[in-house]
Amino acid sequence: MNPCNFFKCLADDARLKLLLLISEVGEACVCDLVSALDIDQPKTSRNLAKLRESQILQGERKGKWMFYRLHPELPDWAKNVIRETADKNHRYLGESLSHLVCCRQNRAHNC
Amino acid sequence: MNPCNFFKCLADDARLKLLLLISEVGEACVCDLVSALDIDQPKTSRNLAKLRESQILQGERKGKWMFYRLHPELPDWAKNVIRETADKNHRYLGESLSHLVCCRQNRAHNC
DNA sequence: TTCACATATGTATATTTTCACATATATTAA
DNA sequence: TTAATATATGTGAAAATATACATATGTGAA
Repeated sequence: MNPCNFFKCLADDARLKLLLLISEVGEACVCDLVSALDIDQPKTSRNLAKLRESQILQGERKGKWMFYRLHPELPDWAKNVIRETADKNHRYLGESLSHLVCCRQNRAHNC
Repeated sequence: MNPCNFFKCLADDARLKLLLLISEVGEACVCDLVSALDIDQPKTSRNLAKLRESQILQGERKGKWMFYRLHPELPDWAKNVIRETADKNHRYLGESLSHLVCCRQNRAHNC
């Protein structure tokens, strides 16, 4: 994991919010993330793909849904960077974090 | 300190190395950084300016030299991100860290 | 004042990255 | 098979960013 490439992945508003949200809730599917952040689906998918190709996220299909979580082999320093940023910047995420938590609880209804 | 803007500042090879070096040694002058990283002077100066304008670094003139250090009012989470990245990625910095330490010790001779 | 060293900035070009829209693929249920 | 939902990708234009070179500014010494 080259540090500069790692930070390039974090240096975009959509990608950073996706990553911080996933870090806070453990894992999330694409449709919940689209709904929580109000970012269009192709943009969401494309940014998740970049994080996946960079080995920052791991994707797993469960039926119709793709779930994303932090890549288990991400170096500790990178995990620590993400966790520290996520924990101390809830305001940056606005309502999207509580929206995502709510969306996950009601998955049977909404998604 | 907007997290996305913060990471944009770290998402460049020259800027990231400058920042990590300064984090490791506490403070450094421009000529030592130019020498340690073998990056040309205008490029070094421009990238330090960007880090300064973003309130990540603080510059102080001492005679002919400009010394840069982490901005004292940088939020703790951002300081932690920089320290964690610097401490765990000495290999990324190559010889530049030891070169910089050496250069500082011999400042009277070299710079 | 003049010189030498250290640092900063103007500017045009080149490169990289993002965006928006259309469309393709995958999965499940009817 | 067809339809509906979820996710991914192709592509060209637009925007943002980096680069290279020249040159300007600031500082102290002679």
